[in-house]
Amino acid sequence: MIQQTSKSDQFKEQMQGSLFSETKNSSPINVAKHNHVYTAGDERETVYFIEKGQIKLVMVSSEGKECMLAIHGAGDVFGELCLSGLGGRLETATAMEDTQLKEIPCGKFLGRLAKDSLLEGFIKYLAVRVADQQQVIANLVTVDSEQRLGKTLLQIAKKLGKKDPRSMRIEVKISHEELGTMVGTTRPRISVFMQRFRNLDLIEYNSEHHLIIKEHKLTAYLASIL
Amino acid sequence: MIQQTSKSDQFKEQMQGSLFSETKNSSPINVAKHNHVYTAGDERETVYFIEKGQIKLVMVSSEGKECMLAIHGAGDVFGELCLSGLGGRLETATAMEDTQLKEIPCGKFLGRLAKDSLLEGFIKYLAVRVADQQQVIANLVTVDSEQRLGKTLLQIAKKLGKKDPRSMRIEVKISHEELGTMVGTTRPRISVFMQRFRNLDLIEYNSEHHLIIKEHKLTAYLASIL
DNA sequence: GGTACATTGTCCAATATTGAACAGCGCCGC
DNA sequence: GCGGCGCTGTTCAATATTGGACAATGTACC
Repeated sequence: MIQQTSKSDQFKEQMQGSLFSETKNSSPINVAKHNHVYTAGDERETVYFIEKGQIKLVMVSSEGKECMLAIHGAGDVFGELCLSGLGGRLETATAMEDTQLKEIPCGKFLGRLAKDSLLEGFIKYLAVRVADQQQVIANLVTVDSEQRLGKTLLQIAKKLGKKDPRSMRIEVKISHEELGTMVGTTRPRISVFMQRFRNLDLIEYNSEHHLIIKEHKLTAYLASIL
Repeated sequence: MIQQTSKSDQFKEQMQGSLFSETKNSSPINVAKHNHVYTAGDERETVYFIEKGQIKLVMVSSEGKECMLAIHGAGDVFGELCLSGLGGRLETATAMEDTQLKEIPCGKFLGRLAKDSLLEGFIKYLAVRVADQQQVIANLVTVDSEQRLGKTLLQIAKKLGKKDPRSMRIEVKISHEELGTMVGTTRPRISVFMQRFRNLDLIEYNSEHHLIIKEHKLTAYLASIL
């Protein structure tokens, strides 16, 4: 959806370096697949830095319905919403694979960014987040589920995809159920659309069962079914 | 949804003071009702500060469907997403009343915050924004339109409402059409639900045709129809 | 290798949502 | 005061979506 500029990539590297030195003396936390890092309501005000693995963030509504907000991988930071000072996690963070993390108290995190003159960079990073979410909101409101699934796949590809010739490869396994909670529709529906995308050769699975997303074709298709 | 802490109110005041001195020598911009401050795609990288009036932010999808993201009033800042450095406005900003603004180039805005030691406060402000939007996304995904309308009304009340005895008063006029674009449903649907809320005495209109939202009753009702 | 369990592909009836239509109301300008 | 216009309340048939079921396929773990 939104082009990561090389500048924001540069900030990410600087922040990684900064957090690396901040945490070099603290021991990593290991979280086994399917275990939670934190749960909605937890009060612990810390930011996490992923050294290895993947973490998904899920919000659960009062009725128990889920909504997956994001998947983060090695080098990403999450849990940074405690900086809002509102207290209490809004979402649950779960390891999708065995994952290794470093934990930084919210205050120290800010202090370190300040010391390394990264506050402005972090503001830019948050502004990008707000802009991204704004797009997600607009999509949920304005377009139908097939289109939303397509856009969600493109987003995921942009965030997590490895480059393949003329396409993007998603190495994280995301079930149709999970896609449903991102797109705002039911599993059978996702199945049908994924099948359709497959038949139209907009996506495919490679020999390792990784999802391949053909960005150009998919984008063109989405534009064609307005 | 989220309680404004007195701390974040304090930041808002500090920021207002800071921006006031930054803009005291620049002349205000007047925007007449229904006119745009900027339009999706505009490249101008400036932040706006509202001295008087109201501004709504609307995103338009490729098919022309609209999604209202926010309404801002006197003392609010908007257009701050240009800090993301992505270039080009994502949304359109329109005056809902004759409005008076001050305009600050994005770079100067950051510089001023830095000078006044408000960078950390601004990070907190953005974190709250991200958290709020996260709630909006989860609502769009997990609950049905009646519930979403209810939650949207509560959000609006929290953001724009003036205190009335045991309820909140919304002095901005928001049409059902506009509510539809926030909630993600059609106008007739909003009409039906608003009527229902009215019959159940969860909302009402006062003599000046201002919408009164009975927060407690509405919250209780929403919980009851899970 | 085999059994249990999770995921996917499909179907379908029940239900919710859309979008177009039309009537009534209130406000504005002339 | 009158006509026009935009907003609201309401209806309805057409359409999209849900959610439950079940078979087929993978996958994980003994």
